[in-house]
Formats: sequence, C-alpha cells, structure tokens
Amino acid sequence: MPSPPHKPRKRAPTIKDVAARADVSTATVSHVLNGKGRAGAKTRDKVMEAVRAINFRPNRNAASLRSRKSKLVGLVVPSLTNAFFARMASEFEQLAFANGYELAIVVSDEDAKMERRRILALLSRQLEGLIVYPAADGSIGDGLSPQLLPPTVVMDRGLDISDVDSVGLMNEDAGRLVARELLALGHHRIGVLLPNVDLAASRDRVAGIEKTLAGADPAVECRVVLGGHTIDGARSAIEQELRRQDRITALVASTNVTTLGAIKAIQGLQLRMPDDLSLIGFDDFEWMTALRPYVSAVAQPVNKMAKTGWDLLMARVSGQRFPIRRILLPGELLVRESSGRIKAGDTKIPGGSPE
Amino acid sequence: MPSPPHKPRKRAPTIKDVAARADVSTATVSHVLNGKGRAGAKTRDKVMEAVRAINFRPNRNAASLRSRKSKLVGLVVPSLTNAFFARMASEFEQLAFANGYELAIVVSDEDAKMERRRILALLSRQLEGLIVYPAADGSIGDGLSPQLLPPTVVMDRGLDISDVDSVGLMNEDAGRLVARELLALGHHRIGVLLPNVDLAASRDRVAGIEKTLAGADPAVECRVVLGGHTIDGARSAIEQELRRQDRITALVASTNVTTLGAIKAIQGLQLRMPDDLSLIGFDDFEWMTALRPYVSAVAQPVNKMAKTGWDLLMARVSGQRFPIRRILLPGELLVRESSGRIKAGDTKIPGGSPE
DNA sequence: CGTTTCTGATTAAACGATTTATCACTCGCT
DNA sequence: AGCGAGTGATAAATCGTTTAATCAGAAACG
Repeated sequence: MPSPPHKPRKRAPTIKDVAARADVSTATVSHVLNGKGRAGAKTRDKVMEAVRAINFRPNRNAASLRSRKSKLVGLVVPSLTNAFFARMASEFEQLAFANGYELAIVVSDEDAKMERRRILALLSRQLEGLIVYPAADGSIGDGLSPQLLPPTVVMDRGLDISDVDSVGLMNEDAGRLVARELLALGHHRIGVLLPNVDLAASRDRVAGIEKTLAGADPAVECRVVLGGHTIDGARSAIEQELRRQDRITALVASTNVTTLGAIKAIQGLQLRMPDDLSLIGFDDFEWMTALRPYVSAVAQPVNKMAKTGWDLLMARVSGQRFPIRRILLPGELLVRESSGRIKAGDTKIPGGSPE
Repeated sequence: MPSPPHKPRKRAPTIKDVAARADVSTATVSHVLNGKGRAGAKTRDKVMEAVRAINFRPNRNAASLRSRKSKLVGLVVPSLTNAFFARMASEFEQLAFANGYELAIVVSDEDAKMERRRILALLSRQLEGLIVYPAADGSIGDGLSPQLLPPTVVMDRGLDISDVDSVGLMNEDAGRLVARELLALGHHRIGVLLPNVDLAASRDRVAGIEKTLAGADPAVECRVVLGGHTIDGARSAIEQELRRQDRITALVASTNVTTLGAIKAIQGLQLRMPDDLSLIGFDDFEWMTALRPYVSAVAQPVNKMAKTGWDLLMARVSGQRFPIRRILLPGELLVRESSGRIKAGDTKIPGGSPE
C-alpha cells in the first residue's frame, strides 16, 4: 500500500510574522496593507517585501471581526438550475469580485421556509448586503424583519415588500407588449401559463396581458393556467388546455421554465408553431437559438438589472441615505419564429395538415 | 421630499448578552450551544430561553477565528452560465447546507489567472475545503501549490494533477461508447468537436474515440475540430468542416457547449439529423427535450459525481488519511433522435454494407 | 469522617486582525 | 531657545467567540 501523502499544512503566516520580519509593529503592517494610517516610503517597502517573502494573506475572519466589514454580500436565488437565476448569479458574482467583495450564493429552492434558513445562516457571516429573489412575495425569508437584515435589495419579484429597495422588470408593460403583438396577429383565444399566483412578477405580466385584451375590439378570451416551477409540471398543466376542442390560438408563458414546458407540450401534441399555435415566452438564452422554431420571447435586461441592483446595494452599504427606491427596467419583445398570424380555419384537432 | 427611512440597525446581540440574561458565563453559553462541555438540564434551558428571547445568532467570524473551523468550503467553476456547472453548483450547494457547511461559489471564467485570484480571495476566508473544476489541466489556480490549499478535490478535469483527490467521468470509456455506436451505425467519416486540447476530460474523450476507430475494420477517418468555450465559437468552427464536399457523416461534440454549437451549425446549413449527419453530444439537461431532434448524448452522473466529490472532501476535512484517490464514474450513452444509420447513397467506400 | 471522584459551571487566555490614542522626533517659526 | 505643528511609528485595547485550565460543591467510598 502506497503511503499516504505527508501533508505538513503548517499554520498560515499571520500579521505578526510579517511585522517581525519587517521589524515593525503589526499596526504598521496593517496600515500599509490597508493604506489607512501614515507610512513612510521605506517602511512601506520593507513591509511589502516581508509580505511577499512569507506569502502572507490576511485572515479575513479576524479582519471582519474587528473592523465590522465582512466584504461579503449574499445572494439568494430560488434555483441555480433555472438558467435565468444562474445567469443573474453569474452577473452578480462578477460585479462583487470587481468591487472587492465576495458573493455568497444560496439556493432557496422556491421555498420561503428554506429561504429563511439560508438567510439566517448567511447572516451569521455578518454580510454587508443582501440580494434576494424571494421565493414568495410580500416578505423576505418568510417574514424576516428587514430590521435584522443588512442593506437589502429585492430583485424581480416581491416589489411590494415595504422598506426595501428593489429592482425589477416592467412586468405589466411586458405583458402589454406581448398582448398587443398577439392582438395584431389576430389571435382571439389566448392562454397564459404562469407558475403560480404567489409571485408578483408573473401576476403583473398577466395583469398587463389581461388589461390589454380587455380593451380589444372583437372580444378576446383569456385563459390562465398555473404550471408550477418545473418544466414537466408546466407541460402537463398546459397539455390539458391544448387538448380542448376549442383550444387557444396563442399562448404566453410567463417564465422561461413555463416556456420550456409549453414547448414540450406543443411538441408532444404534434402541434406546429406558429401555424397551429403561437407561443411567446419570457427570457432569452443563447442556447435557445438551437430550438426549432426559435421562440419569440420577452428578454430581460439581465446585465443592466444586475448592475442596477448592485449599485443600489452599494449605495446603501456605503451608508447613503435616500428614500426607498423601486427601479423598473423595460423588457424587450423579440419576435421570432414561434409567433405569427392565425390560420384561417384555425380550430383543428391535432392530426396534422399536409404541407 | 419624503424623509429617508430611519433604520436603527442596532448592534446584533452577542454571546455576552445571552450570558448576562441567563445569568451564566459566556463559556457556559458556548458549551450549551455547541454541545461540547457538560451542562445541567436547567441551565441549558435558561440559556436556550435567553437565546430565543434576544434572538441571538453567533458571529461565525469570531467563532471561526477562535476555533479554526470556518464551516466554509469553496467551489470554483469555470462558468455559471454553462448549465453543467450550474447544475453541479446546485448539487454542491445542497450537500453543503445539508452538512452544516456553506458553499462559496466563485467563477474562474475559464481562465487560470482568474482562477488563481479567486482561490486566493477564498483562502483568506479560511475555508476548510475546496472543490475545483480547473480552468486548465495540470495545476490548480495556475500553479498554486497544494501545500497552501485546504483539502481539495479536483473535479472532472485535471485528473493529472498530482497530490490531490479527484472525481471525474470515465472519459475514455465514454468516448469508446460513442465511437462504437457510430461504428455500428456504419459511419466512416467522423468528426470530433472539442473546446481545446488543454483539458484532459475532452482529450480523454477524444482518445477513447480515436482508439476505437483505429481498430475499425473498414478504415474510418476521424477529424478533430477545436471549438472553444462558446456556443458560437463552436458553431463557426464546425461550420467550415460541414461545408466541405466530403463532409463527415457523424459528429461527436465533447461538451454541452460544443453540442449546442454543433446543433446551431447543422441547422444553419439546413442539414438534417440524422439523415444528413448524426450527432452525439455530451451532457443531458431537462430542457434539451425541447430540442428537435432530441439529441443523443452521453449523460454524466451529475448527482453521484457531486456526492462522491463531497464525501471525499469531507473525509479529508475530517482528518482521515489515505492515499490520493482518483474516482471515475461511468457515463451513460443515451441514444435518441439525432443519431442513426448513414444513408445508403452517401458512402463511396467500396464494399459498403447494404444494411 | 476524610478522601476521592464526579459534575456543573467559571475564569481567563487565546484567535488574528484593526484602530485609537499616544509618543518620539524633526521642522519651522518667532 | 522655546513652542506648536506635522510625521512616522507604536502600544494596547478591542471585536465575539472557543477552549484549556480550574474550581466549588455534591456524591461516593473506605
């Protein structure tokens, strides 16, 4: 048997080691490293030299303890397998690092209780700021008092939470955009597939759609279907609707998950887009270009949203005081291949028309 | 102008506050909370009561400082927008939380220098363990000495790094699987699309393919194409090959990114799968079911990989000593719609098999 | 009853940084 | 020469926990 590798793993050098080697006090080392106090040019060099020589890296736990600055911000997302949140997490991670912070990412799994536990765990690390995509609207962490939290920015959903800044999409406007497009294409039975009614974002998107449809000249029917947070859940939920004799002529999916679920359902029933049914989804990812048809969707300004949220958070973290800010960014409707004019004799049972 | 919200943000309660309220020493509180020392039933109750009353949450920075246990493990991934890594991150996050740890996720952006910087930043948080998907093979963090690192598990790539445990796919076997399938289908000009030659994982997959093809009875041509780490990069790289007169009859894409790139290229050139070209990719995600055709691929045992890596790491973290372990898990070839027999007229090889 | 053993709880010293207050010294100025 | 201001560096307290070392008292024992 090969002998186990001998790992010395000697204790990491501390600021004292640096001080000793540079023949100065630890205070001086700290000052040099953080550029705080005054320091002469040659001592500065001595210190830096020593730091390099023994490969010193300050223990951030100790630093945080004393300075009360953790250089840590938390990010709570409902899921990382959802490409949208993964993308957002990626954006925030970049921003954090670029600003000398670290990002602690936790996953709430779309569950408020879990969200609470995760946030509490984060809290014990003394984060300076928190970015949350709440699992449910109305509160953070199932009723966690904002008093207990560091400066917080709520993203995308839960804009109705009081006392916290938030950044989101102009959801109602996005809904309007989609509805208008569909009306222009002549659709008159429109379905809306959303995860559930607990999330303001989806609710608002639906509201935008409904309000627009309500004013339509020839009356337009609007059917709302709840699909949950999984692709297959959404698929089976909408499948029922698509099997109806008088099925909808167009479908709006209010999230990327429901969009994927809708596509699966549509494909499973051998319906063709946009001939048999128009589909407009939400969110846009590079890999979606591989889908046939290339699905029309409302794209969110992912980059700008992250930047806006981050800047807002940093403003608070740095102690600026200003009234609660609620920033909404516009979505962009990308008309692609899955939406189009309704066919003349539209109500037809799946069975396929010849080309 | 509305007045800014008045945030008191009073200092968080400390263990001293608990001690005072329960009328015991801080040591006792600590003992009760961590179940370490001896504690009487009634004092235990008093303490817990006090903890609840003032809503005490221990400052983990202080705890880590003293106990030298950070309850933190780091995860380094090349990207979070790549669904595979996002999925893995998600798995590890679950595992970490379930075991009372927190996961610090950092993104190296496929760049060794960046990987180094990120790891160093993590290190200052005193992590107990590190899980890395190296950006490049042969070393962690562009030559970071394992001596400086906490217990580390290298995932998926870089199995040739000495002195660290690792978990990966049986890449060469996976390559063999794919090659055999393609041979069985009668293909004789096979392309392989991989990001680059710097990563052992892809190299091994290719090696498996090449070795298998080398032994084929009627000689089989194998063309290797480098596509980089982006979908569009892969797309344009393979497009050239697909435009050739004597283009390949089957293509293997060694990662999910190159798979997507290949699909885009194939669609762009109006080629049909599997009639004009067979495609077998790597990685399997739920949303891929929305792709037409549903692409054949080698699926990695994501769940088991994460679990294996985590357990290995925890074993090291808990101080167990054993020889370096390199664990390889088998991939599973999922034959779906994008791969099939070559069309009869396509081959000009004498003696072509007629079915 | 005296001694030992256990039990439950405390005291006080870390842990590794930051920060406040202070100090010694050099200049510049009257 | 005397004094105030400015510079560069330091000593020591501190952050909120954990933990090693004790300690007082009760129970057990001969």
